[in-house]
Amino acid sequence: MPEGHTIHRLAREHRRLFAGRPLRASSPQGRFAAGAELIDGRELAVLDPWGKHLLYGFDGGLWLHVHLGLYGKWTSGPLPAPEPRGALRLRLESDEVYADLRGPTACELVTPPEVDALFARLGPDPLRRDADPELAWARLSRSRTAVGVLLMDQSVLAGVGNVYRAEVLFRAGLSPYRPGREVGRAAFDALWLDLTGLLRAGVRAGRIVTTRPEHRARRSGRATVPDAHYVYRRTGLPCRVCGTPVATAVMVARNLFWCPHCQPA
DNA sequence: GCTAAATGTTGAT
DNA sequence: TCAACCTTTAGCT
Repeated sequence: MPEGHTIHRLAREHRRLFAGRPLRASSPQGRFAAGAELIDGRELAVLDPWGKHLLYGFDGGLWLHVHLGLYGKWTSGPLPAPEPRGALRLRLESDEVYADLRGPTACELVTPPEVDALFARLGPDPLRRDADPELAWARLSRSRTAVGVLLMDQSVLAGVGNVYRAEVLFRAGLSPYRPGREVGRAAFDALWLDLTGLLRAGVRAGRIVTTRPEHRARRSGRATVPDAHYVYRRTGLPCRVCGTPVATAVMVARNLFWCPHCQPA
C-alpha cells in the first residue's frame, strides 16, 4: 500500500489516536522487544512523516523510525486488541485503541542526530509544508538520468513510488526515458504541482486515484476501482485517452508502464 | 491449495 | 544488477 500518501495518512491517524498520551508498547514477535520496552510507558510527543518514513517522537528524546517497505502494514482498532498472532513486530496501545505493525522494512529506535541525517538525505516531500521544490529542480535539471528513474530516487523527491511515477508522467505527457535535464522548467513545475495535488487526494481518499473524471468509466462501488489508473498495471490494454496499447518495461528494478503515443520519446 | 507478484529499500557483487 | 527482507493477495489449479 505504501507510497507517500499512505504514510501521511497514517501519521494523521496515529496522531489522532495516540498523541499526548502514555502508551503501552510490546513486540509479540520479539524482534523489537528491547525497543518496545524503552517506548513502553512514554508519551507520543510528535509524529513527523517525510516521504515514506514515519518518525515517532516520544518524551525523553526517544525516536521511533518506521518504514513500511513493500508490504509493511499498520492496522488499528478499539480495545480490546485481538490476541497477537503471526509476526507482529510492534503493538502500541492507549487506553482506548491499539495499532499493530507487521512486516516493516524498518522499525528501530534512532537518536535525534540520526533523524536529522535521515531527513538530510531525503529530497523534498510534496506533502510537507516545508517542502522546497527548488531542491528537486536543482537535482533533476542537472541530471542526464531518465526522469522515470529520478522520480523514484528518494533523495531527489521523497514520497513517490511506482504508481505515482507511472501516473504522473502519463498525466504530464512525459516519456519516462526523457533525461531530467531535458524536462524543462515549465514541465517540472507542472509535474510538482500535479504530484502535490494527487498525493493530497491520496491522503484524503486512502488510495491512489489519478484518472480524471472524464476518463473514469461508470461505477466506483467497492474498495477496488478498476479505472483508478491510466497506465499502472495496464500492460497491453488500450490507453484510456488514445487507445494505444500500454507499454511496459523494467526501470530501476520495478515495472514501468507508459503510453508510447501520449508520452512520446 | 499453490505460486507469483506487489504501492520499497539496503547491502553485497 | 541482484538477492534478501517479510507479508498479503490475485490469479490460477
